[in-house]
Amino acid sequence: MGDDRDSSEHCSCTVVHEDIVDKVRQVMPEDECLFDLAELFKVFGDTTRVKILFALFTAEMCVCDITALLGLTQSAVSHQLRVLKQARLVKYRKEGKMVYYSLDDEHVKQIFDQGMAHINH
Amino acid sequence: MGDDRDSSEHCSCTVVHEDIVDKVRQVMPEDECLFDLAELFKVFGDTTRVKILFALFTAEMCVCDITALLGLTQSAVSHQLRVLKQARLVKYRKEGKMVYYSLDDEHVKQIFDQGMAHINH
DNA sequence: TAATCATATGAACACATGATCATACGTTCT
DNA sequence: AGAACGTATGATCATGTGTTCATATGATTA
Repeated sequence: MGDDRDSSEHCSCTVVHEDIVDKVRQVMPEDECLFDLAELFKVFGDTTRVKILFALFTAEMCVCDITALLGLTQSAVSHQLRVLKQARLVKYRKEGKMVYYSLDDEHVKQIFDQGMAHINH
Repeated sequence: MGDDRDSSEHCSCTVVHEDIVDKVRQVMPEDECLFDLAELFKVFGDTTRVKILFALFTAEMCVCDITALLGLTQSAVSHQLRVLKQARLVKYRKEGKMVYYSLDDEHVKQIFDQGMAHINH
């Protein structure tokens, strides 16, 4: 079986620990999975979106409420809600003109808690 | 006590649910805290850094190993390690010319696991 | 001391991103 | 139907980000 660990193309270094690199390669999830994970965290990597999610921990809110809470443009809020919606983190419910947003994931709270735990040393 | 919920400055909408907005305001963590949280997730929001962290779950690695693993420039890896270092997510150990990086946080694994849980529906 | 190797750093560039403005869409009320 | 209101969307723009190239630093070896 041809094992091609020729990494000298991209790296001027000699691979010092081929055994470790090979072992890690076997354990690593697929690229697509890691990409998706990064995409998810990218959504969490913005203060506005973090605020929106935190707000929705407490209560279901309409776009207008969130806009008032954050002191941003209604447009900005709507754009960010779209991102959260696409990431399947929030869901919405229409009632006349109003649209009520709420959380659509049970993991977010725990992820945020762990994040907080890291921040507080 | 003067409660100034004049949000009409930024939003053309009428605040429909002042009670909810006020309640959420009380529960929300401080802005700085939310900012730091977003900053942390921003670090997780890149495929390269996610890969590095995942690799370090398995084993301590030198820069050269990581470079070979990811098929990137040594420079790129070094830059990203710097980011991870500043976020206090990895630590390093020097041995001669080599620098070995390893995890410096017990929360990352759990955060990633929760993230995976979200992705897999 | 000079050469070599592993890593770090700074500059430059292409690309992504978040906010705002203007405006469109859809619903309710007159 | 038309006006008013809540929300969504597209364009634009300033700013942030990740990679590469070139080079510096620091340690080992000849």
